[in-house]
Amino acid sequence: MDKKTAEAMTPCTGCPLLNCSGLKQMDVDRMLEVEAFKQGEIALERGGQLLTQGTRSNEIYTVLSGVLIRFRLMEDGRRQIINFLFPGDLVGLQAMLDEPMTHGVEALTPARLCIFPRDGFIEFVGRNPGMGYDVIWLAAKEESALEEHLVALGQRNARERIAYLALFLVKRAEGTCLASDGRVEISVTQGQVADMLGLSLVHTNRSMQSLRREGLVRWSLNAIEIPDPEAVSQYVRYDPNLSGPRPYL
Amino acid sequence: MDKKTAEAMTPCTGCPLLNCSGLKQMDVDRMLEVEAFKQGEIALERGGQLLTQGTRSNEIYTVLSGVLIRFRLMEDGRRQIINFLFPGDLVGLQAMLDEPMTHGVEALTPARLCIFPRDGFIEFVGRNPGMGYDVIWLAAKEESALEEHLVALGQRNARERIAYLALFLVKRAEGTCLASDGRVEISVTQGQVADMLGLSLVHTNRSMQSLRREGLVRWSLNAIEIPDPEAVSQYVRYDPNLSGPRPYL
DNA sequence: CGTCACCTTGATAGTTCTCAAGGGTCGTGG
DNA sequence: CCACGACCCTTGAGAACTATCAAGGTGACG
Repeated sequence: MDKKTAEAMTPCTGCPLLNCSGLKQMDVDRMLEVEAFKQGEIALERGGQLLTQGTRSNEIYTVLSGVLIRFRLMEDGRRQIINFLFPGDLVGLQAMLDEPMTHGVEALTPARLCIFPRDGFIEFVGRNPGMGYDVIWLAAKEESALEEHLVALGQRNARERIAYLALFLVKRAEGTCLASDGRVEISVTQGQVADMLGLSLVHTNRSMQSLRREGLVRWSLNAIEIPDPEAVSQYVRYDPNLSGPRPYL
Repeated sequence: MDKKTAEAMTPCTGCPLLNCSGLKQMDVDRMLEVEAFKQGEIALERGGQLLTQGTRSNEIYTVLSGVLIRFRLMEDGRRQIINFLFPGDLVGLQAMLDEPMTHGVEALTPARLCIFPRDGFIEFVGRNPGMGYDVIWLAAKEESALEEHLVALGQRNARERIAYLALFLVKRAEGTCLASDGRVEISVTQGQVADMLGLSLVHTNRSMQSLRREGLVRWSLNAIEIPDPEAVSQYVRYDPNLSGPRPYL
């Protein structure tokens, strides 16, 4: 079964991201510039692989819809999920380096991405100072997210990590119009949570139950629900700073 | 006592980084361009703070000499060290965002940095396509390093984390001509190691002793020594991929 | 000599992992 | 329609790892 299909291109002027209030407004000039550089689109279904660790890629992507994960595998099979990718996110700055990718990318939900060629990307970005700023913005924010995750793994216990991740995902989803009222509908497996937070599956399960009993976080296979985000924010001592609207290419 | 002093500027043509084989060669044109944009220099002594979490910064830096750490504090005093900064590293891409810094930066050894103004930085980089590539290179590599750290915190036990960190630091130092023969002379406190690896001080101490007894890693207050890097690399299942020479600004 | 910053050790408690087993749902093929 | 496999969640119990508390020990330095 094919989990990765090339698709017809939708014009940037009809970009689904335009309607999301969490994303930065884009003027028409820039849309045309982006559209001219855009190479195509790709559609993935749940579980489909976009990038494979260890291979090179000649493409850079922007997420049009769906949620994906970026992860790293170790030889012995363990895996560490590095981060989640939401609509508007830039995938594969790594690819610019022309070295084997140090991580893989896989779709968590059906997803659709916009393809840019690696060659000429720098010049493309350089043509427009706003775009250079946006790329740096995205890179800096990505780094900042990894910092948060590092703090979570380094300083928090199991329950706090899970609550942190739930809050992170819900807020991130709200910022990209995938969530409202503290609820996102994505199916994240307990195994995936464990792989992200450095916990065993069993312990993840028990900690989640405990959070559920207390009504802090309700995490099912279909959705994540946080009745009182403020309470969770205090509990994990994490302020999901959404800052301004996110730019995208 | 002042731990942060402005200093006279050394010309880029006499840049100490030019002599290090681990760093990319730079042509004179570009050196002149950089020198024209450079705003000054700053010298820090051990323990000096370059950036303070929660404040804004109008400057971006390149490390000329010394080693620094980037860390994040929590309200309750815990801290997570995010990464180490070596000569040639770019500090403060975050600062481009004009938001409060999410981390602080502190010198681990006496250090010297080159100052660039935030305003006009994008245009400065855009003037030269090679420079745009280099900034992306550095950002991508920084991200890649954080990924490695995440893997360490998420998937490895105490001994492995410490061995990993030692190897990471030695290789990184070798790449910037601060180390040779698997030995770097930097003083990293056991408390700092604990803060980086998410371990308690006591457990860090015991694990280090265990590694020392087995001759894998000898980590004292003055230096880190790895008699057989290959063995450690296998032990922690981490390949310190130095890739090509690092660019810098 | 006293202080400070760092490393070391012992004992105990708490967290998290591993192993082992069972149960639920869903789609597929006989 | 039912059996089966695939995938996911759940529970119990013991072992392993790591944190915490409490005390000492060392060397540098004023």
